[in-house]
Amino acid sequence: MSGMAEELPHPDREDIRLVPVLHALADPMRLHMVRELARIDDEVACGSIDLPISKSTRTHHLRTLREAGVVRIRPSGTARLTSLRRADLDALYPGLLDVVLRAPH
Amino acid sequence: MSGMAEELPHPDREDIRLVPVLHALADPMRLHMVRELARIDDEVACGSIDLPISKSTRTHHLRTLREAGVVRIRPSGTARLTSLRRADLDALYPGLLDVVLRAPH
DNA sequence: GCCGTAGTACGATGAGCGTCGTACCAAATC
DNA sequence: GATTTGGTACGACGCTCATCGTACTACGGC
Repeated sequence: MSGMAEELPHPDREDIRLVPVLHALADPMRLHMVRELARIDDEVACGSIDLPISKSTRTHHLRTLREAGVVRIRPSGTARLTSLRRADLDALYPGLLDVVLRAPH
Repeated sequence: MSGMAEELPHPDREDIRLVPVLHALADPMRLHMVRELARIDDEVACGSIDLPISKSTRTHHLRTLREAGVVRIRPSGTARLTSLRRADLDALYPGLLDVVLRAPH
C-alpha cells in the first residue's frame, strides 16, 4: 500500500539556523557534494556524485545537509533528486554560498 | 630561564583552509566569541568576554580559533590579547565574516 | 511475479570534540 | 619572596560524528 516514497522533512526557510549550516559545510565530503551540486546547477540523483565513501555514509551526509537546510531532496521514482537551496541560503546568508563555492580548497 | 610568555603558533594567511575555518565558526560559543571580537573591533583580553564556560574550555575554544586562522593571540604581560584576523579572512573568503556576523542567530 | 537498481534504516565502531577540574606557569604587585 | 591574576597543560568523561556492513524497502523493467 501507499503509493509513493515518503517526502523527506525539510526545515522551512525561517527555521534554518546558521550554526547547523556552517557545521554541514565544515566537512570535506559534504563540501564536495555542495560544490558538485552548484556546478551542475540542477536537480541531480544523489548517487551520480561519486565519492570515495559507502552508500550509507553518503545517505548520512545528505541527511545532515538536508536537515540543516542546505539541500532539498525530492523522491522521483527509484531515485532521489537533490538540489541546492540557493534561494533560501542567499536570502538568509547573502554571499555565504558564493564565497564557500569560490574559495580555494 | 626564558624571559617572556611564548609566542603562540598561527597559520600564515596562505595556510588557512576553509574547512577548519567553517568548523571553528560552527560552534555557538566560538561564534559568540567571534561576534564579540568583531563588535569590540580591537585587541581584547580573552577573559573579558564572559561566557558560561570554564577557563580551560575557553582556552580550548581560543586554540581552535587560533589554529584555524580566525583569531590572532599575542602575549602581553600576564594577559593575552586576542583579535580577529579580519584582513586575512576578508582576503581569502571575502564576505564570509560579514555574512556570519550579520546573520540572524 | 522476479530481479536489478537506488536508496534508507539500523547497529557497531573508532575517532574527535566540548566540557570540566586540578595542577601548573609567568608576570605584576606587594 | 609571597600573593594574586590571567592563562595554559593534562587527563578524564560523555557525547557526537564519520564511517562501515548488513538488512530492508520501493520503484521500474523484464
